[in-house]
Amino acid sequence: MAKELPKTYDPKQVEKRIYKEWCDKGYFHAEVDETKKPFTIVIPPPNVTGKLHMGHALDETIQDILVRTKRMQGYNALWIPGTDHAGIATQIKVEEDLRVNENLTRYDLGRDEFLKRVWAWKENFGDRIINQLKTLGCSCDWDRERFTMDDGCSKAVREVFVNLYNKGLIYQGSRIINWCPSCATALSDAEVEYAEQDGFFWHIKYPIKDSDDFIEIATTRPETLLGDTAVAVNPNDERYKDLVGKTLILPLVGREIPVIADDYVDMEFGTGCVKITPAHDPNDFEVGLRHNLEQIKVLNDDATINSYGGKYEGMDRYEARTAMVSDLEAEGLLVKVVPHKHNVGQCYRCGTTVEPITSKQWFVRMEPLARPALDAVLNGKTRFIPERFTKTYTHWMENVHDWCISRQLWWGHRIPAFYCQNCGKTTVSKEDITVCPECGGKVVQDSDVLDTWFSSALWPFSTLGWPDKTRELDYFYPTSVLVTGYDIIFFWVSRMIFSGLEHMGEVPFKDVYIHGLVRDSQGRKMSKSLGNGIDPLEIIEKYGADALRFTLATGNSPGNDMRFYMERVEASRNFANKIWNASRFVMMNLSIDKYSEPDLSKLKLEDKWILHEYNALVKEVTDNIEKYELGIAVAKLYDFIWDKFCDWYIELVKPRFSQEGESNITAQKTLVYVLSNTLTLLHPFMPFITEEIWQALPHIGESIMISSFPVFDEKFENEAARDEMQLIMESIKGIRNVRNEMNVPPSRKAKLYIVTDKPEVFKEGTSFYTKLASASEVIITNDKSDVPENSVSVASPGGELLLPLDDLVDKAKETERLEKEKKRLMGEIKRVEGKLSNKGFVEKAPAAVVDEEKKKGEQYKAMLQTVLEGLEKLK
RNA sequence: GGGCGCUUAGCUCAGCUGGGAGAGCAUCUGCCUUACAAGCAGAGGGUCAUAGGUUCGAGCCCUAUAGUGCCCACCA
Repeated sequence: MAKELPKTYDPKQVEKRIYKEWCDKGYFHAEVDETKKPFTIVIPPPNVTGKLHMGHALDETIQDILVRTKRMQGYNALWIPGTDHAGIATQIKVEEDLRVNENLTRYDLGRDEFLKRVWAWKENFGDRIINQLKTLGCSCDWDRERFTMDDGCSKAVREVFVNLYNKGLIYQGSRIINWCPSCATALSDAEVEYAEQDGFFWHIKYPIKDSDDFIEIATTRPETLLGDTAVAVNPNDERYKDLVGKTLILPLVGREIPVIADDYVDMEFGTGCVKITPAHDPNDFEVGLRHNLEQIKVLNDDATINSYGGKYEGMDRYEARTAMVSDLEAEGLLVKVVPHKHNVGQCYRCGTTVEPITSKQWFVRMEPLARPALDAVLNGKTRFIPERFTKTYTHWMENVHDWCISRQLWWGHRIPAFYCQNCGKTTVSKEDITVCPECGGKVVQDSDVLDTWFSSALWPFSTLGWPDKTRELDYFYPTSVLVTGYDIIFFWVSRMIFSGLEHMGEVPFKDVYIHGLVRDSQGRKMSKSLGNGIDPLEIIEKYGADALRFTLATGNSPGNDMRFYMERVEASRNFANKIWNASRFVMMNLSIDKYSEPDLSKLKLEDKWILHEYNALVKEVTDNIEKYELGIAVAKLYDFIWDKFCDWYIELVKPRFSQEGESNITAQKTLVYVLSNTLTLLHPFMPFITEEIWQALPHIGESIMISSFPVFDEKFENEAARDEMQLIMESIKGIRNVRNEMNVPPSRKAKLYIVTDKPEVFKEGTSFYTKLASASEVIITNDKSDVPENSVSVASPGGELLLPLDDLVDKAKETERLEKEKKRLMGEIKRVEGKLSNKGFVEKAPAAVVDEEKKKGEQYKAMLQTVLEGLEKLK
């Protein structure tokens, strides 16, 4: 039955084959099944034209761990995959491609032709990211793969738009929005990132009409001067009290503008006088509304100066700035230029500085939607992990502004609003219409599309068939957990929550697992521009998907960023190899071919011990996964497999394979039992290698991924065996330590005398000493006079271990060693006694803790006695 | 200006509800011990940022301070 297996594990031979097997057998597919409890995750849909990066790899790994665990625990686990059309991002890519390859713009092609190109592009690249997810081992239900612009999702988008419109929660209005001149579209507040930049404060004189006097303002954007319609001061500002109501002459333009008083102005800041440009600043916009000021828009969509700009018309905004500043200077109106750091808003897609511009756009009225979304989290219907992100979320929800949802793009869900050419009526409709329902006139559809996140917000229910009342929706919604990074809480998580509540009447998910960023080894964000990104596919190619997944799961805790190190990947790969070789050993010694639990009555000490430890592991790992402590769970698996199972149990059990019989069989059964169940526990983390080995071992069923997740089994609990084994292991370590310090190679065997008044403890373990402590013979006695003179003594909690190594004993060194040990033990004894003589401790600490201390105290004393005798002998 | 993290061994990080400080890598020593040198057996290395406090007991709880990072915010 012995199998020939290579010495090193080669993931390439395994992963593709196994993944195909899982797919072919349909293990990833879930159907509605009322007899089982559902466990549902919807994937945060990656951009359809994107490429798998480390952030995805982490996100997907966590989800797969959770889904696989739940599936094995008997849940009806569904993981819905899909991709996002990613409006701006995709359109930019295709336009760039068009420019580079054909020297064309989208306008050259026209809307319809351009969209054909984008769809073609989508067809080309849509599979790429999906295949990359498969490489990672994701157990998604590919039969249910969705796309945010497929028919179902598009239907959901329309339904939502019309519903919200009819409820008055979507409206069209002329308001200040963020405009990206490069993308040539409006953006929502969330899509603007602020970066501190070195800029200037230009102090400019605004002459007062019919006077030689002037008012001095300070601005960071002098070019917006062209659109000024007032200068504001604080009503309480004594300096300018008399000026309120006066008229100023706008420099370079000559237009007359009033001086107004408004609380918004901070007297302490700048000169205390603020130029007001209602069309190009959100605050000024508000001021303008309060004072009925005209809005003068001076910028074109590409951020050049428009016809209002007179001689500056056609100049780029920065060009105009330079020109205007120099003109102001020439006219003696520039007072000074002061360096000034300030926050500048940038487009989150292209980095271009955005301009606040008044514009007619569509908005979602947030206030009525935010309240239930806030409550749902505050009363625990949806829970953030880690909990601290609750605050991030609630703060945002409490201060949310209306959401600008229209985009001047072509790629996306077209806004279902139709304008009558005849009567001017706006009709919002789920179905396309060609004539006005009011007057029968011809209608044209709004040319804008919706914010990408508008459709993403519906993802948890649109993917389950909404607005149709499907069985899936009924059964799988709300989903169990959403796994995503903290960077899209505002973009996505919050919007899904209020959308779910509004349209489904229920939160979209119960838990939100928030993870951090994967950074490079220097702690920098991985980015294209830095070129410091590590390609997960290269890692998989070189080390295997299991190693990558293990690396990402290890040492990662919810909400915290992690650094990615190649050394850690290697460590993970080594771990896979360790498992491989341990399994190889098991298989090489296998004569049984059926999987069965070991017979409890036939277990030897080491079997009882490993089963106890394994059992404890099951409980802890299950517990940790339940609490989303994946990093802790995986570390425990690592320690158990490497340290307990490989370094100890396998070594302890080896001698039993040199003889036939019951003991050999029991060892085999225990090895197979513990190994295959531990692999099952590990499977969610390292799905491929665990499957490969599991199938090669005696097993029941056809795949590890659909076998039952191990459960805690009381009958394996055996603290006595654990304590006894621990004692023996301690003593072995003691011997090894001494031999090592004396530079005695393992090949040099020596007799071992164990002086103890508890011979029964050591009796069962004598063979261990032969194998693991280089003992040629083990003599257990309670009479120290049996032991030859000049033996090295090792104090151990269970007794004294003596090695007759007289020819090797360096008396000075040995004395030094024992003195050190004496010092250590005396320190320990002092500490324990101090604790035990502390009344507070004895009275208030739990009894178990006190007993533990007492026990230790006694052990230390006995050990100290041994050490003292040893020192005496050396004299 | 608010909010939230982080500060633990040379490096990177774990440390779950408070009960004698851990891992990986690196360093040093010794091993080709018949699963694994991608390995085995050992060793060294930490006043758990600082100062107070609560407690019989604090890396863990509370308060303050310092350093550092992130997020939010309309100071022109």
